[in-house]
Amino acid sequence: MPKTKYTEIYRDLKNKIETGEYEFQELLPSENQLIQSYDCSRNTLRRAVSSLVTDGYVQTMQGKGVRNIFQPTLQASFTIGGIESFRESALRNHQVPKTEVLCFTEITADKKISNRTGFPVGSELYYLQRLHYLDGKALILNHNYFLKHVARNLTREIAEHSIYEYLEQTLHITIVTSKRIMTVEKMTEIDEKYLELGDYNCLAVVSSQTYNSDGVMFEYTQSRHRPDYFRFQDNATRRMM
Amino acid sequence: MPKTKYTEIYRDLKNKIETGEYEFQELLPSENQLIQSYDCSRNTLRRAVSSLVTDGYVQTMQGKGVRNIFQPTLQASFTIGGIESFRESALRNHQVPKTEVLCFTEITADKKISNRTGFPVGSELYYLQRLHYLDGKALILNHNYFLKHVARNLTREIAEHSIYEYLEQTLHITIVTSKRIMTVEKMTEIDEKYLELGDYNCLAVVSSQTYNSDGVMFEYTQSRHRPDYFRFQDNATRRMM
DNA sequence: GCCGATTTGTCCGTATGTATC
DNA sequence: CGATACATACGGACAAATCGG
Repeated sequence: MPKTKYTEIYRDLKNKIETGEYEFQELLPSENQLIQSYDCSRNTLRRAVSSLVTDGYVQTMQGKGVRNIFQPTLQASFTIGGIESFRESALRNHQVPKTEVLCFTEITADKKISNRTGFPVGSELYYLQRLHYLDGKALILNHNYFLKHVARNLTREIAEHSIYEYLEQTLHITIVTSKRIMTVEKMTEIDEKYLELGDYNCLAVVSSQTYNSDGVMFEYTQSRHRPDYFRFQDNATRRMM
Repeated sequence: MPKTKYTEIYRDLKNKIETGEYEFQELLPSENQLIQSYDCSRNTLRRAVSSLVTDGYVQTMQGKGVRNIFQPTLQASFTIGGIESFRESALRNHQVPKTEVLCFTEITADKKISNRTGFPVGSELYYLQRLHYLDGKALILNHNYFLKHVARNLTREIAEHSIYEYLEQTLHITIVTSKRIMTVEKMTEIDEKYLELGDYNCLAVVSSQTYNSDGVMFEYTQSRHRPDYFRFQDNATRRMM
């Protein structure tokens, strides 16, 4: 959490919007007014506002102003958008996370694994299966592949807690980008065994490739979600590119 | 398609990346070099690059440079991110779209519809059911709700072609923001009737609320996708807010 | 319809901080 | 340590859209 000026302004405005200081559909104070309140430059303020736009809090209109379009019921608790670990998002929503490690092995990528994950053939990997519980319910079955020489000395104990915490705080790896693809897939025997799927015969699947600051893809993960608890939110803008 | 300087730079750099002028994992020329090539200011160049970051083409690293992380196989044809109509994305991928209007009615929002869509009770709406074909296959079943006084004089004929084209080019409505939520739902009788679901008993469902430049939500749409042809792509970054 | 005030959008230049090598 | 790279922040100028008189 950097303490730059524009993130502070962003957080302050976001807070004012969420607490209802500006009403739904109301215009925020004009740029010039906000520049004075925050004693900052125009660029700095505009940067904060543009982050609010991408997060779906406000919309800007040339010649008119900046309108609050935040609706608490919709924004919900499960806004995805950034990169967040299971543990992080659980805690943010005041829920109790638990992780069970079903399988912890070391493998070498063959052609088949390479095709699925994007790692080159011959890569030395950790392969894990983990089951994530939220408030006691098994919701997500994860297949994780980590490059061994990046996520070095990973253990089952770490995997039961939080791998991301270990990567960032102990190994000082900075996670930068993640490409995610969402699909719907038929359930497998493993899914059926560990997740309570009820009548559903398929799951929501999120496949992601994660890069560190050296530009190496060090993680491929396939998250298989119980469909009735899955929800993915997104704010799109009409882009002119 | 505005002809601003930074969109031109964005498009040029993106094109150079896609055509392989910069190799995967290679560093782009430094900011200062690019500023000179494009004869622009620092802000303008940085704006173009930051768009490439959000689109997953490059990653920036302080003190190091800007790395190309574009992989053609993955980027695929179906990158979602902005707001795009069915017709637009079909044409962009050189596929043949067809739309069949199953139902075209005018309704008034009651409590139930209001809860589902977010329109206030009493709103006058067009309600449509449309079936979208791609290369002859029925892939998407849409339930569209439009505010009547915004999407005025909508007809069945327009709905068979492209509603967005009508809204933008004839009514001169500018579409600004869209909030989307992705879930997986069990199939209904209507789904089963019109989409070839095979063994699947559920679908990928995208619910979206769309706003115009006056800040009024004028559209609620639920798109029900055949799961085996559904794919939603996303580039996330570790954000510090 | 025009004009001027207001508001956001684009673009430029510069200075300083911070990470990397 | 210095050179290079991106990150943050400031200030100013003009364009484009909106609104009221």
